[in-house]
Amino acid sequence: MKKVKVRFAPSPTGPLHIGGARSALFNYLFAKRYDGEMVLRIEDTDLERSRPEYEKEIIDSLRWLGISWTEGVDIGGDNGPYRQTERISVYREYVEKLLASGQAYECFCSEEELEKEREELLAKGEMVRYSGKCRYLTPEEREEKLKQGIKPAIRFKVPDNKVYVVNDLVRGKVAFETGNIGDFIIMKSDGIPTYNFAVVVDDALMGITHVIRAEEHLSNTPRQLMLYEALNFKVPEFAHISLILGSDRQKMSKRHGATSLIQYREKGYLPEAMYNFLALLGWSPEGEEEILTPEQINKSFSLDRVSKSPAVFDLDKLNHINQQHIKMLSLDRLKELLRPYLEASPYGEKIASLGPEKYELLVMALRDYLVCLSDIVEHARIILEDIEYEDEALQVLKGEHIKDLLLQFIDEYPPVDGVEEIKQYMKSLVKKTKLKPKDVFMPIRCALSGKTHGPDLPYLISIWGREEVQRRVRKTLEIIDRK
RNA sequence: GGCCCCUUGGUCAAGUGGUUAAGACACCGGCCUUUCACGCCGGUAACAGGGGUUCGAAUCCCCUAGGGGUCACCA
Repeated sequence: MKKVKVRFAPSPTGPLHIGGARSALFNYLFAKRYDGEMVLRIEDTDLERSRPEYEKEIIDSLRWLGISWTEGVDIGGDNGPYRQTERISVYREYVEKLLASGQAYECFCSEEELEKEREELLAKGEMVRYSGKCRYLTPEEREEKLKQGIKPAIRFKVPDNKVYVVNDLVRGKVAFETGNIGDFIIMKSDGIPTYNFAVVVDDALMGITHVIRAEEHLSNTPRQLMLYEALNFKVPEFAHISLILGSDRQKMSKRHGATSLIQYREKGYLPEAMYNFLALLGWSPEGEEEILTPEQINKSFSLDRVSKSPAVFDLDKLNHINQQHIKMLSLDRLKELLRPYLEASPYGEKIASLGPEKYELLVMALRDYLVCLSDIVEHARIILEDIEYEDEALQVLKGEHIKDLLLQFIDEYPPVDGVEEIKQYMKSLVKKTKLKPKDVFMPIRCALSGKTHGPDLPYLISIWGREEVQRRVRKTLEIIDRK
């Protein structure tokens, strides 16, 4: 069997978004699965909107996700260049061929004319397609237009009454009749090819065997099939994967909140969690386990298990997957990953002066609370900020004998403050006071943190240390006295 | 509007003619625990509708409805 070769071909008109990332991932997984190759091509023929900085950002995002390729803009290869604006002469060559064989023609229609035509058709309730009027221009008319300085666009002559069948790997056979398709532009009047043309030339020349892309391209496929035929290129296999929708079931867009991969990266979603989540959006593993490492996914991916129906992006699920992947991280790795978030926060200095042992305790105390890495800042608040009293905690502090308990607590506080020692001491305190555990722990928790909820008390106490604990208790005692 | 795709719980989904119609997220309840979270256990909840085909349809066919995509000198 011929070696599988796929490609991901983003246009650098914005950051890599969720949908694009998933297309890239599915291509990558497919190539990986069959030990094939992958091309990264940049489709920057939209001169208006393309920006080099986006190209860089997209590449960064892909690399972050864990996707790599065997040929592409950044690493070169035998089929370059990989940026479409650098391949204009190649497209020109093929356009000439079509022109010479009469399969394409020059179109001099102005934008206004076309717009008017479109509106008329729409008003009459007819199919919106180009009339083909420039198809039959006489040589004299053509000369005349040229003389007027009108730069023609090149249109492809769509064959009459033909049926093109896309043999889609996820959808099966899909047929299109050419009667519904008007002659389309393959090269704009400025000499830049349009998407439908460039994509065919490039995919063919680069030896792409499988085109895996979003469903929005399905109805473009017959046009591309015509071009493959006209140019005598070998037709690749196609697989159109369903769209990713927002919670309102519309195609995912900026309105739906964070849509670019980089935003998730910044919030502290793990690349392996994103990989897992994106893979599950449209693909399902055979087993029941859904929390999977990239390696596990690479091994089991297949197009047969890709769903035809569109999927709603579910942040709850992403959160869950991220949380699970965070749990799988080693403590050392987690400490490393969390540090930048803390350092960039208002607690930057405090973290720096905390020392490695206490920093580790902080991470241990808080790790189960994290849905994403940036959550650490909010959760660290209780440890790094001075006491902020909640009403509920103040209520607890009103209880009888609270003052005695607190005094006894700081008085007997052990000379060492490891988590285990503190735990033992707390137990002994419970025994001595003959109170219910809860009646010992809760007041102390409230006195120290001002809150009724939070991480395990021994951790908090251990991180703060003797002096800080005493300071906090005294502060609380003052407040109780004042009331 | 034409063409095309899609339709199993709120969401992601398994299922390919005979199942008590999986599982996951979310939600609810319980347990664990010095609190919260984590974890564990359990629960609510689905085959869009209508016709066929068949001994038997979530599964096959047709129609209807709903959603989406596309019809650019955007990709």
